[in-house]
Amino acid sequence: MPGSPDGTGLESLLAAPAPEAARVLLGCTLSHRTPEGTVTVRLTEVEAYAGEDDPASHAWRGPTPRTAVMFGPAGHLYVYFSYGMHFCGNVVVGADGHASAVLLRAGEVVEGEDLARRRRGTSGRTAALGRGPANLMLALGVDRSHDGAGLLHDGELALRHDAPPVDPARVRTGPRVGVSRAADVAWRFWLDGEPSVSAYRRSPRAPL
DNA sequence: ATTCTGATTCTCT
DNA sequence: GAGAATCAGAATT
Repeated sequence: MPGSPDGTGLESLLAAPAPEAARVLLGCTLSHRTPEGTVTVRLTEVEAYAGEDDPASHAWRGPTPRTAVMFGPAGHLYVYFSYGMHFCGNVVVGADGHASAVLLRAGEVVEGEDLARRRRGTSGRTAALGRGPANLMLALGVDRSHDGAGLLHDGELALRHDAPPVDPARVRTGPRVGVSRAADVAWRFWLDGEPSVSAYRRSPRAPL
């Protein structure tokens, strides 16, 4: 079935190294179905983290209870709790055992705007509903309980590769936001001109 | 417009 | 105990 979660097309694309998988994810949609309704976002901004080889990755020092799902197979969600109050979500990518992941930094809400707006508690611009990793997960209704959830088999959460194809010429790259180590590795990817893309902020702790 | 700060708690050293 | 893949609102760098 074209366009539905499957175990062949998207799964094999996500098994690539993190920077390649990140490009695959741009333009994909992520849906969260709940009794309250369904919110779907089209991903417009992501960041690659390359596990044990990447000083900026949570998995850099090896596996811990928090990062366990990153060491598993691609296509699952890694959720972490940030700054004492936010949840951020990553798609686990790469080979099983290699702890790579792609942080979902921003997306355009394409379904369930009313529900997303209620969760965010804002009457601001639609484009801002999914701007920033914590805002994006809040709009989707994703939290700690979704850590490890599968994304490829049409469950409560479903990642799809069926949006209109992304023109590779629209993809921009730059340093990752807010990281203090490997601050100049250009593994943030976004779609040029998308109003939902977040503003770049260098970590105040990053070396000059 | 840009820069800084407070909120809040989990994780690992 | 320190630091953290953030965000909104306040201060003015």
